[in-house]
Amino acid sequence: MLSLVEENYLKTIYHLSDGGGQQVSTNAIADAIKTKPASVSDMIRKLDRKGVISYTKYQGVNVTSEGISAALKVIRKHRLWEVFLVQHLKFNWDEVHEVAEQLEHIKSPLLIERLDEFLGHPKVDPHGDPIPDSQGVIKARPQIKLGDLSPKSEGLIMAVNDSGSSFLQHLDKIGAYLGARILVVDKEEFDSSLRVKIDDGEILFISKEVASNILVEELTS
Amino acid sequence: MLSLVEENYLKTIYHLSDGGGQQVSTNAIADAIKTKPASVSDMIRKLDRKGVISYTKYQGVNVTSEGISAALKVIRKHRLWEVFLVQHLKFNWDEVHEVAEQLEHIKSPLLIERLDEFLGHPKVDPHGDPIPDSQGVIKARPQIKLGDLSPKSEGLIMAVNDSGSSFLQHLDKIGAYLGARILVVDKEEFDSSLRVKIDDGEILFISKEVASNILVEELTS
DNA sequence: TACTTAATTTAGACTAATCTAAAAAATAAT
DNA sequence: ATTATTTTTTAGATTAGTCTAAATTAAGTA
Ligand SMILES: [Mn+2]
Ligand SMILES: [Mn+2]
Ligand SMILES: [Mn+2]
Ligand SMILES: [Mn+2]
Repeated sequence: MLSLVEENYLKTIYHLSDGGGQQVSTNAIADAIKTKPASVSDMIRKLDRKGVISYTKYQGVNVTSEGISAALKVIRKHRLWEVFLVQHLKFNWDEVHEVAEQLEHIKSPLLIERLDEFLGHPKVDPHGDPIPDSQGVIKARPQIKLGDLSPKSEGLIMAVNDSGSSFLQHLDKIGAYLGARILVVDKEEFDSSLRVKIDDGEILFISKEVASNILVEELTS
Repeated sequence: MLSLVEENYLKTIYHLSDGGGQQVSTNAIADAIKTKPASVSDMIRKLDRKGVISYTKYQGVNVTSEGISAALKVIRKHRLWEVFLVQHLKFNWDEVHEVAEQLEHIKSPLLIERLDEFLGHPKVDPHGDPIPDSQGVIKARPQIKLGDLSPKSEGLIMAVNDSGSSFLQHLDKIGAYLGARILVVDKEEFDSSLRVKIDDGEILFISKEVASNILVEELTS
């Protein structure tokens, strides 16, 4: 059984490791969790002892298969709660993340299965992120960064890489939303900014930073 | 701002004080929270410093008006979540208390107001306990213990005094539920047990312990 | 290879919450 | 009014999680 703090570390490490693939450094964890590297050293030793990561000093950490399954359980809860907040409590997609950070730690297998059922077994959360099923199976969808779309091609907005409210409010402002059709009019060599059209609207400028946090599925036209 | 543990202490003290009325002793708190009196001594000094209770050594504690309002906020959340679990996630009334003990600590004013709205501003929880409104106003309903009902009189089951699953499962077994009509056939002098009829069903025996945890509104027949 | 810098770990200290054992105060009983 | 008992508080330790500062290891550079 993991504490709330341990769950947060594990989830963060899982994300940084790209689903268990990459090795993760102490500093990267400290950065993501907004804590000090010294605290991370302590915690990863503990998580290693609990078997959810494997760690050798100065070598960074890897998530074990038990760790992956535990992380996916937390992520499943986080994303199901986000769906609930948006679909039933009229939250905007930029208001859900903070609350879901708390709700994801509620311990009750019955609760989460009933919530999943209540929501109709949703496949993605309000940010387009896939929701692991009760077995921990998560299916990725083919999606690339908007910034990697070639000029003149078109895509559908499938997900966002940043669930912070400032980014999402910016998307609201420019009229971008999940499911929107987006056409890359052209791309500026110098700063990698884009000019795009959303749903055949007027031309908008999009910075490299924004473009890298919008995930699209290319439309084969 | 109170920690999760402080919220639990305050809520317990509020309940033991009967809504802020009575003074509460260290041992009573320790008993209710299943902790040691030494721990309670530490905590009540802290809660006093935070202004939610007033405490003088060896004198027990009283809940302040700030304390009452903070306790009612936690209780409101607890009871709203219980309604959600029963009405929307198909939980039985004996399954909700443990989960609500966790959910009551989620911090988000928006969440709780939206949940209240989603639920249609319910007035009581699945155990018949009144839900404070967003201003912290809680209106008690006239109800007495089943054990205090005189023989031959009839009442409606309005609430239960014990939300533990074993008690509630017992009620399920004998067919007692909120809203049921209950007739006291007669009362045994010796052990204060009752013989009752629920909704004109067959005669049942009810012990003093059970009778004191069932709250009824007397029917003026 | 030797030196410099960056990353990581350890040492020691702190807060929150808890416990056991012992001391002090308040009640109850002779 | 003295004891005896119960209640409450204090003293000292423990665990989880965090921090700063110092030591250690690894990596980068000349
Ligand atoms: Mn989120
Ligand atoms: Mn999300
Ligand atoms: Mn309850
Ligand atoms: Mn209840």
